[in-house]
Amino acid sequence: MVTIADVARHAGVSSSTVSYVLSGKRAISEETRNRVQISVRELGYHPNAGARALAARRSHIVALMVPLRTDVYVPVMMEIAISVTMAARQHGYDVLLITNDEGPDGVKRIAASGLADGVILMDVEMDDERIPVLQAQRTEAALIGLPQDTSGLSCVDHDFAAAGALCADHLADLGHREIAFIGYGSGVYHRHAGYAERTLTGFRERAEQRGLRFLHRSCEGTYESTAGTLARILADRPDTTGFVVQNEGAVGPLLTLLRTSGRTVPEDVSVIALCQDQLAEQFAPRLTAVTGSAQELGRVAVEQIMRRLTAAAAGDRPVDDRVLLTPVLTIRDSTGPAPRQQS
Amino acid sequence: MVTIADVARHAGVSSSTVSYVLSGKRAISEETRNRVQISVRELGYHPNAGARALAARRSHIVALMVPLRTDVYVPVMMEIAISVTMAARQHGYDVLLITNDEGPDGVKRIAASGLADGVILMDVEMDDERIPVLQAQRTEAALIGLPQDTSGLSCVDHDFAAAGALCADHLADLGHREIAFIGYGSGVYHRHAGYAERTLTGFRERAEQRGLRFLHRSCEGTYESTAGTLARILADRPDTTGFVVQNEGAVGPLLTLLRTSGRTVPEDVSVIALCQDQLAEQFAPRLTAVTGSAQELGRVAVEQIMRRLTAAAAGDRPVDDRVLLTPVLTIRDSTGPAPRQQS
DNA sequence: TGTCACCGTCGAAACGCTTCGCTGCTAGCT
DNA sequence: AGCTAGCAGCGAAGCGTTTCGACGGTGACA
Repeated sequence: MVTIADVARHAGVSSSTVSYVLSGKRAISEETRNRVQISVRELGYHPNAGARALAARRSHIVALMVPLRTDVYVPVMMEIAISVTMAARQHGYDVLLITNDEGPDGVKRIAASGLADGVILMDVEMDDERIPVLQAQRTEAALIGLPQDTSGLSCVDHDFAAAGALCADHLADLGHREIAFIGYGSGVYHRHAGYAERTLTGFRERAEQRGLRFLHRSCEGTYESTAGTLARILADRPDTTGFVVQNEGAVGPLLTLLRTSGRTVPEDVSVIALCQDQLAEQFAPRLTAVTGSAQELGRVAVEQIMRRLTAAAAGDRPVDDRVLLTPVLTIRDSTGPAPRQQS
Repeated sequence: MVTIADVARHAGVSSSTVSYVLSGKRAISEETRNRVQISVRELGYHPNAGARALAARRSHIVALMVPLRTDVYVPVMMEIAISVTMAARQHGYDVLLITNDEGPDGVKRIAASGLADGVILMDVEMDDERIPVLQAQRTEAALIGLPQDTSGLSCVDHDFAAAGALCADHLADLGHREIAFIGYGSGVYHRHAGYAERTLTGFRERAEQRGLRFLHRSCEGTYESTAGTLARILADRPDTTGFVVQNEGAVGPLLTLLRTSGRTVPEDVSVIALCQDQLAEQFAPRLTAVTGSAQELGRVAVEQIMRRLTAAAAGDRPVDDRVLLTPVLTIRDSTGPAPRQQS
């Protein structure tokens, strides 16, 4: 193993000088700096992470706590995890993966042991029990998702309300008047998952403004469940011509079922999805969809936590920071003008 | 911050005693041990990770290198990442997430800095350039996937050849004679991804033994691509009655296309998928599928690396270890007896 | 020409933990 | 009785960094 002392000897300087070259925290002459950098490269020196963390009281690690629940579309989680990792690397940080089943104790463990300098929490609930622990430990954190009370916290999320509104607007613009909103399984609403509620609220408010009649139905995302949901919708509101779908699993079945029931998309009914573009592209017809970038979510969370970390180092009080990412509507082949009224 | 010295003072012992209580590496009297444990709990002591790593030359971290490529079904990657994390925790280890874009240098960095005690590599290629780096750094590793040369390495993977064979057997048992194998996009075969080739080989050999005629076609997994692939298959071999699908994205489109073309599953044609059970359950009809447990993959990889770590600590030479997980066939509603010959 | 400030470098003191070797004990043998 | 062995606990020496204070040297300024 090659240590800083080896580099120092090789370059003919003291080890503190090597350290200063590497950190840039003191002025070092051009010449010395070059000599040191060459030695570093030649010896293949990488500072020992443990020693560094101990001396600097900084581990250069952020923890990312991922949910085990799978009602959130899994590829999105992965995309966030990866974008967090890559963004963190850009700041010289690594990412520690921890699972939600460790709960608040996990946060405590990581923070108290100094394993990570900060924590990014995914799938934050309205009243998340990990937040008080975080604050008690004086650990920097960034939340992906919005809790009830965001004071003193950094949060980032999609603007689900805007996404819901966008759906309502698009369908209203096309002349649809009778809309069905196919949402997540009822469990998601029962635990008051913020994203589900905010989407629905955003949709509802805009729908009312635009004079749409609408129906919200939860759906587990399996074929059978979708079939049942669709049947009920068509029984209650046979004139429905627009569908908004927020459950990734229900999209495929819905399209199949509509076709089987003799309805053509988009001539007879329009379907707009709240899902990733990649998924929307996979169906036939390609789906009009409202999306937000999962990558961006991860990147912003990392920026937030880095800002808090540097603020904390400077002794500043970090300000609240609440970012909502604007969703984008991409019009594809699954939405079209409402058919002429026949009833 | 509470240190080991605080605990020692609180319990009225020396800090080395506290350390021995915690590590169990020396005998400590029942009474002292209790006193120390109580102090630990009361003070909420968590050993400082950096100091521990420095002194013990063990970080208690394993790195997990995930691929950025998304031609592998993403939820499976996530499932592996999570099972690795949970299994590692059971051994007192945490997991550091690193992305494949760091490449061999990333492995070098992690190993040389002592950030992680071992590395788990996902999506290992036949001739992976990270492997020599690993060996040069004398870092313990476990591979998920099989490289060309496995000597001196620990690897685990699904037995894709057996999975392919299982598909051939099942269809042969049902009396099908003309089979089409719909695989991954051509890029996957061009880079000689082990899993794709092994599945195909396993399928081919068994198919030949059982006297099946078959066709292999690659497919990108989009709707259009699947449509094109299916059209070509039916043009070349109109009597095809069995489909094996290894591309998650192609499953939905295939079912839709078969229906549109007037073929009923499973009366007219049988479809067997190589995909997760969860996915297989989502379609109508529910798919007969051959699966391996992604969770198990992660768990085994962690066991392997832990074994290597303890062996290395004891100064033993770790033996090669090559585990192939047996796939399971679950018969559902998409396969049935071959229709009577009509031609 | 003396004083001051700054620059570039060095030495040494932490940082919090593990672990080796030592010291009194008590107990079990010869 | 004398010796060894093992138990329980302590003290101190690292582990490899970072960072603070100090120290010559140099140039600017009075």
